[in-house]
Amino acid sequence: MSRYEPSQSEAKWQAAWDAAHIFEARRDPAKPKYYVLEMFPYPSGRIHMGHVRNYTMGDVVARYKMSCGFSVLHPMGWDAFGMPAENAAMERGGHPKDWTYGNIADMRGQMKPLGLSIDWSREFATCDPEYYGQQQAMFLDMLDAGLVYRKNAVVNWDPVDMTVLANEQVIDGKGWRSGAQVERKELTQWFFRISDYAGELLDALDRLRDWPEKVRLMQANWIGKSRGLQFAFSTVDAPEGFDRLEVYTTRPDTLMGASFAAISPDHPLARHLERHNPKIADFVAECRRIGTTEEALEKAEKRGMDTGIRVRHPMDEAWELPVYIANFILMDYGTGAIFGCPAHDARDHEFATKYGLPIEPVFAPLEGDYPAGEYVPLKSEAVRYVRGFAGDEVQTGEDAVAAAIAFCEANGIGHGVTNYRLRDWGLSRQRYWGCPIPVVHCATCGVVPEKKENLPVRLPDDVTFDQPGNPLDRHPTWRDCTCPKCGGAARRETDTMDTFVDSSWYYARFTSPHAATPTDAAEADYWMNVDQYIGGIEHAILHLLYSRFFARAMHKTGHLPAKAIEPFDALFTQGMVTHEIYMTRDSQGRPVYHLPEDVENGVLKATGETVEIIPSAKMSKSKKNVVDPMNIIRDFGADTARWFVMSDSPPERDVEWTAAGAEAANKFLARVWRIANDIAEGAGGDAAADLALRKAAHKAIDEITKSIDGFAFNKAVAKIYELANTLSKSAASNEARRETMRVMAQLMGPMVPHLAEDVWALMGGHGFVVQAPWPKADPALLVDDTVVLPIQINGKRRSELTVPKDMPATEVEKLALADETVIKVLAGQPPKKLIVVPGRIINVVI
RNA sequence: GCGGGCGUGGCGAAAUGGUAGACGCAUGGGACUUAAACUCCCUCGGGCGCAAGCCCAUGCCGGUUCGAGUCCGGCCGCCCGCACCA
Repeated sequence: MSRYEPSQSEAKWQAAWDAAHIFEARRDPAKPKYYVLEMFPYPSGRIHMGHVRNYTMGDVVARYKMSCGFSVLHPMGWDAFGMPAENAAMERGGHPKDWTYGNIADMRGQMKPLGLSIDWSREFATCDPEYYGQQQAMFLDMLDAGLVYRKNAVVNWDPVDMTVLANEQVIDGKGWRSGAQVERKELTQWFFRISDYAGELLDALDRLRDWPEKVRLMQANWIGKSRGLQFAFSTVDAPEGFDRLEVYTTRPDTLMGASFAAISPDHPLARHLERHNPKIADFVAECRRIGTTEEALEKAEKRGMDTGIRVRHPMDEAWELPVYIANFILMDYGTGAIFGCPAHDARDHEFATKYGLPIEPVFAPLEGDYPAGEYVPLKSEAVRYVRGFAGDEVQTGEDAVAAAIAFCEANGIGHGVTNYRLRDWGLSRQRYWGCPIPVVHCATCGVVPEKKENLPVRLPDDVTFDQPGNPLDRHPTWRDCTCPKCGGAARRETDTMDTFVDSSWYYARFTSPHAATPTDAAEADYWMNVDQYIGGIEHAILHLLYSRFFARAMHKTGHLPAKAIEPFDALFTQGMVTHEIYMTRDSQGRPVYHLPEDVENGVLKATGETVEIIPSAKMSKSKKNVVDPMNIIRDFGADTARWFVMSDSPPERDVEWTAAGAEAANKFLARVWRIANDIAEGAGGDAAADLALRKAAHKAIDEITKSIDGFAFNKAVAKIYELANTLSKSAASNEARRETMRVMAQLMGPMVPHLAEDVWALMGGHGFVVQAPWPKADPALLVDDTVVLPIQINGKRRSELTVPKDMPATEVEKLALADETVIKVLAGQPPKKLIVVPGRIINVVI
């Protein structure tokens, strides 16, 4: 008998699949289509276990659907623009392009041995001019359609990377990649009008039924819809042109509790005042140093400065409120100005306490005492209004807000406004390694779009990274060009696009990766939408929200059909691959981390020193708790790696990689191999055991099919173990065992495709197992003639009864009452109640 | 603070309201072997008992139900997301 040698057979099958072109997606009108997509990787140069898990999940789905008769599209590409390439060029020299394409070649070389059913003929990288040129064409169409515009904006400036960051890319006041403290800077930036779609992007979430509830909720919170009142205070002693101050509030019902007004340091009034008042200028400058992020503002102490200006309360001309500049007011939200009601808002309370401002309650709890500090009940909670002006005395906050808006509108005090937290998407980046924004700046014509026939605007190759900032900006010739409109001398836009733009439409490009237009209508119409999208939860907000917007923008500009405005029908977010961390300490007590391969039985292989074991965490290079998939493939084969990441943990949960688990996975595959060889050698057989084995096989078909359909791959794996155990113990005829083994090869095929092909061929299967029709469970074999019914007494299992499966309940009752244990317990008394759930259980109540 | 999720053996985990712990790992025992590796078989939540069996057990407390890991209410703990959004 030959040994299980994955290194040889895996390469052999991969070559055979390639030669037969079976994974090349074809538009086939005779078949239903299925588009399965995993979030494409950034080409860092090495694949990691997270990739293996992600792509194996997609591969399981793709191969399963292929067997089920679908025409499957399962593509792969590279999210190839971005700063790491420039950082590498800065640190090590060389060119981002060489670095990136080198990494892509390396990673492709590591992915191919996994045996994924990918249509590699569709592969592209977002840094290919053929791709980003089409992206530029769409940018021009979107510019034309009014979906892109330029404005001056206060932006997050990363002083290390010398680039602008989106608010979403600022974490803890620091750049998400560089970690540098973010500063405020004003620049002219390009923006997508995603906020125009805020309402629609929010409403459409309800229709994404096959998305995780969690992701939809996160997006809804991010979009942040609120209903409130916008109105104007008239001002007293304000500079010319500022006789009104527009404010927005979500709690107009607390208007009678107002004790001050406050404006953002970026509010036009604050900007005016800082020019004339050095103290205000100092204060505003200090506020700006905090940064633009909400989180930074949150963490800062509430501070303000009285401007000396006052506003008149809209309900009472004589009632005047002071106007402060306050560091916690965001210019981007509402009007950048508020009124403060310290009795019912924690921030306002802190502020009022600090500056000695009045705190007047507007409402009180229905029961109990008025709490110390601010009183902020849920809006859905009913309270008693003591200083209300609209609606009932006792009402919920929600009702009070609605009544207050209606009252104010009727009395000419402002109007109801729906606001969103979502802001427009700033896409300009002052970087080299990105898609150039295809416009030129002409002294006479202003901003002029490049002509489409001049696309792509290619990145120049002759650049250096010996100084920070954008090499395009200091390029001697690239930025000089002629104006497409007047033909005069002009300058190219040197900003490039946020890499989230690249990943916002790659799924659409995969439907026609070589087309001369961004998409091909017939192809997009056939393949869209993505039936199953798989990726990490870390993209729950940005990437997915941007993609949803972009699909709408592509539809508006004629690049996607209407049905594709929600591009991902189903979304699955997989968990991480984790590993224990092994640590020792150096002579100064500083932690030293060790790779799992250097540790055995809790000690360092090299020195015998005992390591401290820190519970599992996401694999990360800094903690050295990483396992290189290439080593696993070398030692055990790709099927073992694939089998391991599919077993044990539910796919949405984290899975812990253990060496023991990997070995166990490998042992099992070798065992399947042995069982198959055993059968091939003609061993065994008594036909009397055939039916039992066939029943087990068909139950497995039924359960595994359901498990794969429901993304419960760990359960499918468990069922395969069960079937293997049954098969290896079965005394059935060789023919029946051969048939069962063929079924098992098919059921295992999505997870361990190479072994499955080997077994399939060995068992006399025709063609590739991946192309064989998925087995169908015979309903007749799923039911047993007899069932074992547990007998409970008062809900506790005490005995059991074996009866024909369709025995009437009355018969079962008789048998139950004749049961020895039941007779003993009843001791001659009749039961209080006898419950028979046919085919399930019997419960005797005494 | 708000929103969401999750708490089951030594571990990863199963369980349409119906026999809690499938399946795997680890553990212990055995077979094979000169010995080991490989492989195969058995054991494997806790307690009492010679045994048949009984009791306890799904974070804690209550409730609904013939029957609750599952449903409801209240706690405790952990994880994730959002976070002065006016």
